[in-house]
Amino acid sequence: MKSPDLEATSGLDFIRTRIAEDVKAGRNGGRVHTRFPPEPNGYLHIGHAKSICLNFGIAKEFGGLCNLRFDDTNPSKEEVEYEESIKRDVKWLGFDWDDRLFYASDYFGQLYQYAVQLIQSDKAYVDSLTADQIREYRGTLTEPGKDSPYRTRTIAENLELFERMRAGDFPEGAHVLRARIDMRSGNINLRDPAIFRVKYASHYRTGSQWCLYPMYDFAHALSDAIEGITHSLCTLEFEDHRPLYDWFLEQLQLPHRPQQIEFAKGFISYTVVAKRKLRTLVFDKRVSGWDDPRMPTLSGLRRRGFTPEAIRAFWESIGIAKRDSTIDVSQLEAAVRDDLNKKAPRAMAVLRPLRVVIENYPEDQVEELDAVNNPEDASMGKRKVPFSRIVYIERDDFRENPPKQFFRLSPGREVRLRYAYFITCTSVVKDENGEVVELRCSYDPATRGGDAPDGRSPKATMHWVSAAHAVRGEIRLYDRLFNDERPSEDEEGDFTSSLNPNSLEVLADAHLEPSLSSAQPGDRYQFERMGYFCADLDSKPGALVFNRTVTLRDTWARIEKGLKKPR
RNA sequence: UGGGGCGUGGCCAAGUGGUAAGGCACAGGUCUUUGGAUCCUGCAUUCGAAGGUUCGAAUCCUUCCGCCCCAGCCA
Repeated sequence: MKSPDLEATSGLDFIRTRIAEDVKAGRNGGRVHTRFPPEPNGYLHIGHAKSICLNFGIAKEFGGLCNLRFDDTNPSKEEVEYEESIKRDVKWLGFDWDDRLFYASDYFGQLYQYAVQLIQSDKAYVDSLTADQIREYRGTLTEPGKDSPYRTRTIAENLELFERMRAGDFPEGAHVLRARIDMRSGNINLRDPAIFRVKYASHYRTGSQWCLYPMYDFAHALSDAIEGITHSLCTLEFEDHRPLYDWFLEQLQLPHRPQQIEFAKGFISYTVVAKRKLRTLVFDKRVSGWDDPRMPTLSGLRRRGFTPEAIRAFWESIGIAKRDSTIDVSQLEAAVRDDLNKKAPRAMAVLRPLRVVIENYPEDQVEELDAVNNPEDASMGKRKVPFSRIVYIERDDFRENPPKQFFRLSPGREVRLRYAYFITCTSVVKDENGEVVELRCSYDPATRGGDAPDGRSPKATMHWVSAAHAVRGEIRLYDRLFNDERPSEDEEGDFTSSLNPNSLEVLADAHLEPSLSSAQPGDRYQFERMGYFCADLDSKPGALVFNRTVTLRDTWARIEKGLKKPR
């Protein structure tokens, strides 16, 4: 845990700098109290992780607290399923709200009373214009609005109507409670914003107890005040709501004054994160669900094999600022690789098998060879890998007519099978279509373990798996969900046109080293030379399924695609 | 044509009057039983543009240009 030097604020982002200054000045009694306030109407995604890391991270760094508060003020959109997924994801990310789990709906009674106070001080009124009329009266971006004819109702009249709104005397839309601020304000949020509306939808927590629900601006500012929040961090689009946030706190003369500070969201290239778009992908079955490993949701990333540490490190490397940004996915990928390189045990898995018969290797012999579990971490130990006369290698590791820069196996060439022997390809077996179906090779018994007594060293070292010992498994290869760096919408508002049709490739018959047979869902490995993989939720003993989290950096692939010039 | 923000290398991002941190990406090299990892080196004479102030400006002033957000009884 970092503990920012409260004297020197240089190097801190602008929010931490301000908080450090507040602490130093003794504001809020030196307390730091933040909150993460999701609406339970969808799954958390990588962008939410930024806010979670910020809010919980700051609390931790400053010795403060961070609440988890559900902003459940719109019963028609919210569900328990979402609440549960959100709690699961926040915990998985590594944060804890202890006993500070709150709901805006817990405050409905208080919020109602605060609204009554506003009416009593003549700062709010019941409007009986229709929604359409209210929109007309609001004016436009460049033209001021005009006062509603109901704006001058008496306090007594407003009090009575508001009470009846709560009692269920009116249908939805008949009346709405509005703050009396300024219909001519340049800031549209200040043109008498609605603060309570009638809704007969059943709320997932309060049921039919209420038919009156507070609007976000009112509920949020007051919830912050009620909970003693000191710094209310939110994204840039709420910047011009801040005067309203402050207005509510000012008018109600609350003893505690939280301050709202805004920061920029962080978008990731080649994906979408807008709630509406994520819902479309799920409900239109463009993906298998909220936790489809291609989704940028935290549950998707988790299933894909990302670690919470990697996600936290990612956001930490990005920082906090007020500039709109689209971060290159490669930076997210770099963060997982960096974390998994240190943690993931290595294993050998042949994704696209090509049979190799080692002709001079004794027919019935099996050797148990030593393999290192993680060259980055000797404490992870070693394991035995069986070797025999027939092995499988990766199809891509053989070329009958190798291009100049290809230095893997080809006719007449010697390569090293990792931890095993040097083999040389002596002939190629093809089927009637001329396709290579098998390689015949010879091996050098003196190279057992992978070292030659004469010191020679092949240019390529390849992974392999013994045919007789291999376990079969399904491997799911994922690629970016969209082909566009910033998936855009066409005229019809359809953002799915740039969906990558090849974002999922299933390899049904991968051959895995036997130690993998005990893999449990969630276990992560590096399949040597292929990437990082994670046993899927669907994986079972005897029916293994692995998701590719991310490939390894692959210089050869880049040369082959012409992205990099060969050395 | 209203209000609120933002413009520093391909992508992020420090810097807030003293002569452009860092990460990702990229390039080259080292090392290597993963074409992985590691390690080293390189990568903005310039900070949206133009003027101005100053011994000195990314930082101060002026004007201009560009991008984002706001007209839910959504959050």
